[in-house]
Amino acid sequence: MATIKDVARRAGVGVATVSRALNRTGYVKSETLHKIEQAMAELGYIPNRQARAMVGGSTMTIGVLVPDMDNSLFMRIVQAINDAAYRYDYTLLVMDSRGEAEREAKIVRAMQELRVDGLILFGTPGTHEVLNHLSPTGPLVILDRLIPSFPGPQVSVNHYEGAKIAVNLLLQYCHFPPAFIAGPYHVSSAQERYKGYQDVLYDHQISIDQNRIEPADFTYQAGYEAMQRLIARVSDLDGVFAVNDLAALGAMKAIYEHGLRCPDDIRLVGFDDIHAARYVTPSLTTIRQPMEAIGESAVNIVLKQIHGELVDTKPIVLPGKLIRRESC
Amino acid sequence: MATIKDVARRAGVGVATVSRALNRTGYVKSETLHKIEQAMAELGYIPNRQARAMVGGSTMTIGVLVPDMDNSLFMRIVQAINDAAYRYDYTLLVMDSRGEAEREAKIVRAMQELRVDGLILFGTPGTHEVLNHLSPTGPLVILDRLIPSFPGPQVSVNHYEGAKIAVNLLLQYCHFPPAFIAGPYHVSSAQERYKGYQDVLYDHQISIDQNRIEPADFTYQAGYEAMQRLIARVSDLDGVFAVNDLAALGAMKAIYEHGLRCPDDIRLVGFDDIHAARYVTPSLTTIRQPMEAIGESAVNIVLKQIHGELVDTKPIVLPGKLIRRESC
DNA sequence: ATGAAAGCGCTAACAA
DNA sequence: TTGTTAGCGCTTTCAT
Repeated sequence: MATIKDVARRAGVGVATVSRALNRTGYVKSETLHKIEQAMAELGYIPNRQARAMVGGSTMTIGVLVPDMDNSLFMRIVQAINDAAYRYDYTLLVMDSRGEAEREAKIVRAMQELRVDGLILFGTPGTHEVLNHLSPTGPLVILDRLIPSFPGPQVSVNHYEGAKIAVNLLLQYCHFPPAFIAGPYHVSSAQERYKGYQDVLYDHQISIDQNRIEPADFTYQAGYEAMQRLIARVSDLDGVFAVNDLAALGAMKAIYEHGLRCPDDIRLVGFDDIHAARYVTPSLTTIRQPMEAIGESAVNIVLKQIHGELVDTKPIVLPGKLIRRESC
Repeated sequence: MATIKDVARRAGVGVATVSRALNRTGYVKSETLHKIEQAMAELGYIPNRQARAMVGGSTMTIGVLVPDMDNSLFMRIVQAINDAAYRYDYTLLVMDSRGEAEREAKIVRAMQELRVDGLILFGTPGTHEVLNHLSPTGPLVILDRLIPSFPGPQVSVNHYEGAKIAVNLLLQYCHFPPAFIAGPYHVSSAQERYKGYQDVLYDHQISIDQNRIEPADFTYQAGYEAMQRLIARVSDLDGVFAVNDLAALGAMKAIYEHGLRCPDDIRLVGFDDIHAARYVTPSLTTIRQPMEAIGESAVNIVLKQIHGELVDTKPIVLPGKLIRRESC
């Protein structure tokens, strides 16, 4: 692989001149520039970003750590991050921890070894631990699921208010108190949505009925099973708020398998607005996360940090938006 | 940020000893080792992978270029790649070209600048161009959509045979010749699936009716619109093979909007087996791509190349598997 | 407008 | 068992 030396020799100039030509810094006679460019082309020269970074420059990379690359919600945010980063000539390095804390730690370490200029992390239950090992808090922002104990910048949708919108909508059409398919209690976003559910009922002077709350996680399968239990247990059920779309889709499946119809028999609202919400029949009413805005802000924040500016450590909480479809 | 020199000074040893301790190469007295480890911990030392790579080592990274990170099929393959790479201590750098040829080129360039040890590319119509600019064919493998002109290793599902399985299944239950919702003609995988469709009809002495072939692309929306046109135009329609699951789901939506039912009125088969295929009602019968196997082989091949072994340049074509669900 | 040389953090001889 | 030193590819003074 050709080096800057090779180019210099071939162009008959010194390495410093090639460097200047490469970075368009300092004076280079246009004739010389031409020779250098030709030499580079002939040699198929590709500068070594690692060597450049070593001299004091940056790597022009931002690392993104996702707990599950096969999650449309996450990846759409990552795409927004990608587009924003691309505009600033940053290269995004995306990695998947598979939700495993150990792997998350390893990846963060790898990112540091690679000397990424900034880091964007999707919060997971294990993230808290990992962050404690991140000695020097370089540019870093946490996304989506907030880590209450983290003192740095964070960005997410307003899970709480979004949930309230969803439950209020159900209340508008249902004759009985809506049920809730809950997420894992230790994940902040699931907690917030649960709190929204509770508070709306409280506002409407409806007492919380534990029978109408069924634990699940963020998966299709769990939503499916939760709904089965709900149907078996609660007779007067005509509205369900699911902690996210995936669980809602599972619930929908269960509803149909029981010979019930949606929204006629049971109204259903999800959260996130993943693509599949639009695909299914009936299409799913849901609270849309502002994925573009989340990604955009994340990049703006890390870039600010990279440039040495101070950033707000108060979490940025963006509003979710009701997407009205057929299921409610 | 602490360097190896800092560690050496703090531990009261030379840099070489620290290096040896770090890489567990050569002898280091366990007492010295201990001092060094302590110094590293105190300093929060993180080795600079770029500097290491410069000396002659590798970066222990593999780049993965995806045309769309919000495509479950791709990302599940990437996860398989990730898991395999992880086992070998390689870090995966995933990037998204958004299907734009220009961006694809830029990303490949960035990967080269970053000196990834190997590159895994999902083929797109523009990939051919990009590959011509890849001067030294370092470790590289093309996935999923084969590029006929590419002389290196490639891995994909057997689009052709998979399509045949799908159409044969339809033929078994339909009274009329099945229709085909086609993909973009310039994408090899779409072509192959089309060929499979044609050949099965040919084998059954059914003449190809252009009215029953409706162009679309790999998207939900296109499948939806194609199905609408099909329903409007073809009266005796009771079976449809869609080029992929997304298009099939769009088609399903159109079927229901026309008051028809699936599979009762129209039987439907897709291709890929994305998650949503299981979520929808009725669930979608489809041909499953062996995503794990594809990812696994891709990694095996680049690793072989990285280790200097010769690899087969004949494309590896893995069989797809019929997943029987409700839609047919 | 250009070249020589120092040095970025690290590894790998080579000595000791 | 350990330290010294020469680079790896590049940018950046400092001369010229």
